[in-house]
Amino acid sequence: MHLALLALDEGLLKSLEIRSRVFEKGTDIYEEGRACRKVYIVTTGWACSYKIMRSGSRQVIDFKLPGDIIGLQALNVIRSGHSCFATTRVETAEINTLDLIHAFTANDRLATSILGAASRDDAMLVERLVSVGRRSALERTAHFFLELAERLALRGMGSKTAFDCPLSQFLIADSLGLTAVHLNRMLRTLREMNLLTFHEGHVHILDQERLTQLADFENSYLE
Amino acid sequence: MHLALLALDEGLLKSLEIRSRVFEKGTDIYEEGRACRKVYIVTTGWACSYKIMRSGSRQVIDFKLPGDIIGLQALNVIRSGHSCFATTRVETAEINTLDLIHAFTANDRLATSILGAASRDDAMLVERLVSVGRRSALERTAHFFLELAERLALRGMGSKTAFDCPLSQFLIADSLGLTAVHLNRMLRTLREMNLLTFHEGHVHILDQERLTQLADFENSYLE
DNA sequence: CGAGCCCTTGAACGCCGTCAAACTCAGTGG
DNA sequence: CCACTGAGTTTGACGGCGTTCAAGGGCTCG
Repeated sequence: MHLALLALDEGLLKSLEIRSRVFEKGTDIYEEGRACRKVYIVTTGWACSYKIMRSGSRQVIDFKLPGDIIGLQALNVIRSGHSCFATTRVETAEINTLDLIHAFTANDRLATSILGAASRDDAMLVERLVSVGRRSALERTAHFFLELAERLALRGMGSKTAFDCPLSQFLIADSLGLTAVHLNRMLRTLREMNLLTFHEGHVHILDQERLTQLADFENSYLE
Repeated sequence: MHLALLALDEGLLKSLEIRSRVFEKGTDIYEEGRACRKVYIVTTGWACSYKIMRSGSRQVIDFKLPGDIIGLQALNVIRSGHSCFATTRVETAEINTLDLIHAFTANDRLATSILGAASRDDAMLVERLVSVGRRSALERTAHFFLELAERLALRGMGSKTAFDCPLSQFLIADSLGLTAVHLNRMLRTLREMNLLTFHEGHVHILDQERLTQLADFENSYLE
């Protein structure tokens, strides 16, 4: 379990210059094209990395939960290729990217831990690509909530069958390559199939087995 | 330009145990679920990492060209989440993953180089997700060939307006989240618009400017 | 010369997007 | 206390983009 990064390498990370930093709901954490010299470890709240196209449409890349690291892709890219904003109020621990890279090459456990986080980010990205490329809207929706349930359960933020999700349907739709209107229909269908409900920020998974089968979900990539 | 990894850190890499290894066309380089203790640097040929779903449909994650590293995502995942096969005959330099990680923490330049490669892989994956999630089939197709042109030009394997591409339309379609039938229609449309031709493994970009505009292509993520 | 793979094209279907309207609810200010 | 606003949700009607199914083409290879 690599999530408790702060605990895992507490002694080490203390040697880095860390300061806590809060982002209010709706504010940017970093923007596309800007230099990014900081990395943020989320302690509370949800954030969201995304990309906006010339046409104005948005693709959400990833949702960042407590324990996740924001800006890992910046370890070696001076300019970020996408943006990130605070979906809720977000509290973070801010670390200087250069400091981190430095500590990185000096310490095996830290390097392993960071590489592990990057590796899981990558696996989730691949899974999202598979979803958007080859799953139907209904399957995608099911898969999304199963993945979320798993990630939250690993953090002790709810069980695998009930958890809070402070995301608008617009945001989720932009993550799944759907329109909000169609996502709403898929949510209704899942509810009518007695598989899952999502109401007022609260998710209930009613039949995990059938849902897992529908989504072709396989959880090993999350740990 | 980080592509010439072998040249860049030649002295260093020589200290690793490297042996050349060839994969014939159509053979697997690694398979989903198998332990992967090796990393391969492509020297000639094209490979393709992909994932197969229970339903049998396939999503291509990435095409690997000469200079690319296969198995980077395995740096910290014991079991691979997807598979990779040789699209053409592929010659590689094989490196022990553990050796690489070891050298990694001991040497800044190597670490920077590898992180850079991983970072570019990640940026391409994001761009593919944006394509599949938010671009029309025609835009996706245009974007795919522009990205390929850029990558190949960086390697000196053709100009930005003409290059070889030994991929079947099935393979490309599986990379773009389309059917081969529809990709074929999009190719026809691009040809009829005098933007691009793809015939017998050879690509001609006829109007780079209009194609770039159509695809909303922006090349900085490739370096 | 047949088998297999890939490319090409047509016809019809259906999933999902677009457009539009109504509803809830929190916040704001009169 | 209530009108007003704006963001988010829900639902219906309709159209189109992309899939599915089907057939025929060229090519290489045995």
